[in-house]
Amino acid sequence: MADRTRATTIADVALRAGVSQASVSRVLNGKQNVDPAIAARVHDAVSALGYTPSIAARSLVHGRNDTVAMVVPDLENPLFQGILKGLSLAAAADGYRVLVADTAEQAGEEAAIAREARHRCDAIVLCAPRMPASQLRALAPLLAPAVVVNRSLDDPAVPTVGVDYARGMRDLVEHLAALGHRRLVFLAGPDASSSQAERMRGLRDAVTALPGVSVDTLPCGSRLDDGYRSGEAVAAAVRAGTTAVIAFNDLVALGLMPRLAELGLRIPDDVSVAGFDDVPLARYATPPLTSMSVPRSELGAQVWSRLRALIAGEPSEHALLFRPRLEHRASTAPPPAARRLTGVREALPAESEVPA
Amino acid sequence: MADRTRATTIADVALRAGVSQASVSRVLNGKQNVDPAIAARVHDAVSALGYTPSIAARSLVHGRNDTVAMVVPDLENPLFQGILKGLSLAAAADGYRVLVADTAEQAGEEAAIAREARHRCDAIVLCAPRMPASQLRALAPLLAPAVVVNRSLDDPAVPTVGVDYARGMRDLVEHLAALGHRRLVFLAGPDASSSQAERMRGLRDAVTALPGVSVDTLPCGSRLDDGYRSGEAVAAAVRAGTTAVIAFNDLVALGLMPRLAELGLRIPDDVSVAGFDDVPLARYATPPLTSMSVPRSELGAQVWSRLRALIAGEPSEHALLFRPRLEHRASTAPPPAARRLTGVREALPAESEVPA
DNA sequence: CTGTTAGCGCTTTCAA
DNA sequence: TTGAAAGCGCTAACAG
Repeated sequence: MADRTRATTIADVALRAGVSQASVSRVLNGKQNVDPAIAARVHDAVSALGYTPSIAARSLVHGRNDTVAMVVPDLENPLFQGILKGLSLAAAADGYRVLVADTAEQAGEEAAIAREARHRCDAIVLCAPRMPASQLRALAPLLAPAVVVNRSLDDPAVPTVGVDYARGMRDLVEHLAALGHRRLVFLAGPDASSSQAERMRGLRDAVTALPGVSVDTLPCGSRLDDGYRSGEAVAAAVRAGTTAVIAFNDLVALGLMPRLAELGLRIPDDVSVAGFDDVPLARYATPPLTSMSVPRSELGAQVWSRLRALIAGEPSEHALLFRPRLEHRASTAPPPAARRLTGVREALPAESEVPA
Repeated sequence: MADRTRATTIADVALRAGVSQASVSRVLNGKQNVDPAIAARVHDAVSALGYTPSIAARSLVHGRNDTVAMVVPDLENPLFQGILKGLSLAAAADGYRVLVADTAEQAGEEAAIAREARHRCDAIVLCAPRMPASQLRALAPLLAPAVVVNRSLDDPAVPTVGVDYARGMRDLVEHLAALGHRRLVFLAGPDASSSQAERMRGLRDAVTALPGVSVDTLPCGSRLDDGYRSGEAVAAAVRAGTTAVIAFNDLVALGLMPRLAELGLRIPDDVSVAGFDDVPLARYATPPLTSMSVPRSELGAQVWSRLRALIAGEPSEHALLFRPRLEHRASTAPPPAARRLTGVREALPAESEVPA
């Protein structure tokens, strides 16, 4: 039975060790020079009483609680999961903990949740891809120290860490164009998402830079079933001459592929499919999915690096943008027409044979 | 520029409103009968100053901070992600936040991390599948209020919420046996994992109850690449007469399937494959993966329900065990021999045609 | 090197 | 109904 009495406090330790509370505090915090004899008695008392300092009291005195919050729109998104993982590991190494706040896609609550979370913690990581830019701009300064993920922001106090979706998209289109594709389809993500806008920008850049290449956009979404449900629309596009499809992200691509198979389309023989994010499962898909790799854990680690600096009072660093890296796998290959001319073999990446 | 001065305190509000701190506190907490006029002035002052109460100070007084911790061995595991999601949403609805502590598989640190996390929070959720039972038994009482996930424990103060892996395994074997399979292979998870032990128990139960059915165990692991790497061993087993393989979990199965395909084995024509957990991707695999469904978010919600009761001082409830539900998809079908006799069609589930 | 003494910001008796 | 005052448990000046 755990007794319901008050937990032991520093006073109990001081009493038992026959010293002042200040000395106990010093010993426990390794401050100044403390007489070894006293230190020993304190340590004895501490272990005898099983004492542990109150985090709350310490927080009150220090004005910080060694905890940072991460606000995400959806914990089920592999990207945020990866960032959370990287962040929590990096932060833990510095003695910090991470509080998660899933806003459950309630865009309206986001700002309030973020402020509340920030208020409980020393700093905050904000992932709010759908928050209107104006609202974000107003909110950001209230959140500092803070790091914003996957969005650009010109607040000098709030650095951003993110993925260069535009560049990644452009690289991806170039990859497909190099394979010989000319008519592409893009399965768009949520309209309000900032990374969706970035992707579109990359798409436009690519089309501009690549005469003869066109990209049609089909509204879709960001999840497995969104991809699955887009199967028919994609099939129709393929019948109309499209030879490759770029999914908003890997989840969409992974949902789409089996549907295309059901509809009798072979990948990549009839149509190439590419994703974005390079989730772990991408290389184990059938066929292995070509994707743009995003360093999820590394993103989290960098977020922590920025955050730690801000907490320490250092000035905000420059925005950090990771350029996605193409992971060419078997789901993208030359289009049917080109294949008849050049043959498949040279276009298939060697590693598509051995995903591990 | 945010000024570096102290944040506004209740004293500032009291001063500005021309009342005592006690009154401000009362108004803000809706205590007792407060003169409407005073309340109004307080509210004015609060909004004028943009005051928000200090969480730390409040925590010190109340002895709680409305936060619970969740300790997990690996945040990348879909099961824990799902539980975290369900927990954080349910807890948030009651005004609680969730702190995550990823022990990064460092079994040695687990207990220390858990105690530290508990110390920062009002309660804790412990996911420690590999912690030795003796250690867990010793640790659990020190963590209360706490809920242990996916492990049995006879501590009357620490309830458990989990999955009946033994039963699920047995149901899965029965499913395969009913399809006509007699020689099965099980790709085992981490030896020290408690759920692995439970699965083995279910396997033994099934074999005992089903004369003529045998299950060979192959060491494997719990992740995608573990499954992938088991491909050759599985192929060898198939050549030796095995007709179905049960993976430790879906990740293993999803890693295994493409490897089997590479090795020239067709699923389910040459060998049936089943997973466990029913991750979202299972139904979008090629072929759709038969799996035992585990209510991940519901688990999280139930964990919160238990935890909330404990925090409120209510006695610990009985252990809660969810029975996994079979999701029969196209990856499992009658074995080659049986198929020749009975034909494929009747054995294929209708829903395998339309995953969504 | 050690003890005394103020607080950190808030809640809560206890009087008035 | 309201205010004064005493802590919650700890740290940090400041003396000694």
